[in-house]
Amino acid sequence: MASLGAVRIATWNVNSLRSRIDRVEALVQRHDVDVLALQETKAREDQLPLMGLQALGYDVAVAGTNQWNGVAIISRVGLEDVQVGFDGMPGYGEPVAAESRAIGAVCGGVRVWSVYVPNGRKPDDPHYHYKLEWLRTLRAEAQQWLDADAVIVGDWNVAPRDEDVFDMAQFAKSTHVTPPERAAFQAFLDDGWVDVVRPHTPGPDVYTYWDYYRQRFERNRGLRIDFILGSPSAAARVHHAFIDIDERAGHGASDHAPVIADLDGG
DNA sequence: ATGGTAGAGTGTCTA
Repeated sequence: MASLGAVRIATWNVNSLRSRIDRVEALVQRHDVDVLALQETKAREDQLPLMGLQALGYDVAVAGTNQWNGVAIISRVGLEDVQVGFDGMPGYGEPVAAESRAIGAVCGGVRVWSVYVPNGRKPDDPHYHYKLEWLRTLRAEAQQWLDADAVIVGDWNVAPRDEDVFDMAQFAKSTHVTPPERAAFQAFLDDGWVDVVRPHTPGPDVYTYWDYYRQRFERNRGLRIDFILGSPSAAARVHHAFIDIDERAGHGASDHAPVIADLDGG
């Protein structure tokens, strides 16, 4: 029986779970996180150091792990009906089709999908077209969850608005901001998915990712590309959300910050 | 246009 207790859900592109397992364990304790979706775990399942998280009371599900990406869900409020999606797309051979994954599970009565949307590389690259098709496929799959308490969280590799980019001129010939990518993201909103974090973290100059180069974080030159989208019923339960900017500071940080949303009891 | 940093693993590839 799915409960409707309050749930704190976090998503974080951790950029290697092995190199930052101590930070992950600290994060879930510091913020009392119930469900943590991870992206870019960058390791095979048998390489992941999960004992510490299990000792803290978390169940773990991982998928699609290779040296470049991989996703996971860590939950202490149940981990049921685990499903893996997008482990190979028609028309795209390896390694392109192995690039990205999604993993979903029911945690505390909420269907949670951890997604790593393909990067796309360059607008004229096959990976870019793969990214758009991947988003189309995810959207079609996601529509069946709209009537439930559901969230799609992760690294979307799309900056939906100009204010989500520190300098649009620098992205004139780049992915993440092209009209087709933004339309693909907007299509989720048109379907009824709600960005539950932006109202609590209004821009401009509010980001979730800062490149390691050129002291981008220190100068707050970043992108907002990590999102928590909620179905209408899940979004109605969100009363608080924030970006853990401090996690991005200092030596040994991921290039992304964790994004966290609180759902009250239904 | 290029390069800058970081993580995977030894060759570069990826972001």
